[in-house]
Amino acid sequence: MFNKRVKIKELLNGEPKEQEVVVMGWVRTFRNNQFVALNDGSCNSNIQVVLELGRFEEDLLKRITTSASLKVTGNVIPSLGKGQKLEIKATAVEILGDSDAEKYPLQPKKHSLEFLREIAHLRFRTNTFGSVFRIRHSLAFAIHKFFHEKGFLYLHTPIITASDAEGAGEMFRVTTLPFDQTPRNEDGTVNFKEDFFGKSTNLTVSGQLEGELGATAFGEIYTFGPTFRAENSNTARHLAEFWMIEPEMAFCDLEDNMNLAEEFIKYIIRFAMENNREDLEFLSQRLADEEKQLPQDKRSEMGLIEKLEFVLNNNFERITYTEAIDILLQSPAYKKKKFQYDVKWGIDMQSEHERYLVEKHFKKPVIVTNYPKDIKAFYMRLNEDGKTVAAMDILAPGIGEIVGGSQREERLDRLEQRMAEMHVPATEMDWYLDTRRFGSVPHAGFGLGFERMVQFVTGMGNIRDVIAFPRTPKNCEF
RNA sequence: GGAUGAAUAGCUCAAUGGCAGAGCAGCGGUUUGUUAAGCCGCCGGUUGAAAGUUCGAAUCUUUCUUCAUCCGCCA
Repeated sequence: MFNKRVKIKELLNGEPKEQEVVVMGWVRTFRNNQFVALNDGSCNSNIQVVLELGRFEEDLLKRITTSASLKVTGNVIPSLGKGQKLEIKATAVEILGDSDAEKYPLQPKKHSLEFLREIAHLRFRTNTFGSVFRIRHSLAFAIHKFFHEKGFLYLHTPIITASDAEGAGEMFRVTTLPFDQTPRNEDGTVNFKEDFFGKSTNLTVSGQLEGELGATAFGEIYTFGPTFRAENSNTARHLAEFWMIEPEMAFCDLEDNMNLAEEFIKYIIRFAMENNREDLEFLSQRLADEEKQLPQDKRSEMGLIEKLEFVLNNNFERITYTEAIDILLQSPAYKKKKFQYDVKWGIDMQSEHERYLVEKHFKKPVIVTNYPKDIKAFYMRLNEDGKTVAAMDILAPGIGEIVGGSQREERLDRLEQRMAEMHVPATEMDWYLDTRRFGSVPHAGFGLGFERMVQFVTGMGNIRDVIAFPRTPKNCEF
């Protein structure tokens, strides 16, 4: 059997036993022709492999270069040097794969995140990205664990859809029609009857509508899958391809929805805190070092771990949209005309307004509810006042909107009226309306942008650094 | 889509109209219980692309490309 190796994480968490082990990994650094810092991706730390002078061939030592892969056999002993608890005294070293030092782009020093983005296929081998992606994995696992423990059914909603009614954003077209000599109707429009699906199709922008179909049968479902938006968004928090979690619950109102969202976010953060301590500590230190370069007033008040603990130990602030507008109108920032955009009831709050509420006023996550109906989607439940809908957005410090959700309009007549007002084609949405025709129930749900959550937990400033291969306008490498 | 800024060696940066340079990496040597090892030496450039101004352009002008930050759209 080839793989009898011990993972480095396991070794480092144990005690030196003076017994022979096999480890495999990639060379991070090779010092003094004696000390290999070996990493196998199981944790942020490297294990020190000691090669006794004179014991190994010169030719072999020359091949131990940065990122060469090694199979090392040796004894785990208490480290003779400072800086690590234990080390492996090698008895045999095999080069599994050479790494040409002249061509290998990563050096044992700090690289810019922009440079690493250009070599995204190799950036996993850095400490920072190692930590980010181990945490990303933990969060994904915790999401499934949370919902499974609560009895939610994981529903796989389609990636390719034919509905263009949801209006969550611009869509990527899916087609097999040729670009030249496209089949046309008599009026000159494209004849989609000739297309693969016999109709116009797109990549999904949300699994919510299909999710509602599941919730009105299984009670509680969630989706967790890729989502696509063809928006020309050039920011540090938008991707053209991102992962979204969308729970949908029957027999739930807006308050239940908020409670679930808050419990959910705290649960997955706690899971990462308990299972990725070393990675979080590394990222926390990284962030602190970064911030040392910033002027005093631009630095965060809390360190990364401190921030996460604060979120875990405090309730999210819950305010209505109307209260939020009042706070903004009363704010020193408004009175001193610091806002670029005007504030009045009915506006769609700008980033500067949300940031003020979250980062200056409350200094913690804020749930804003009951938005004016005109700035929200057709499926949100109309409140008794006739002006607002049962929507809720969760705003997180440094990230902005991390969750968008609502209680859904379960009353068929109201829903049809809203669809008509907002020019949503009811004929194409018949399947959706069936949930309201046959045993309609109060229900609610939300969407959480997974990458934004990973950003929040890892403290990474750019969303392109928390997804393996980011897709953004004019960028689709790897 | 809009605004602003940037692009110089593999990486991080310097050179403000007058001979393109440093640190790191790499390579060769040396040292050997190191922690992003030390010491000596060597290698390294179509200054993002194209055009223009000028005796002379990395530097000034124009266009383009890419990247970053902020805004808009949103998760």
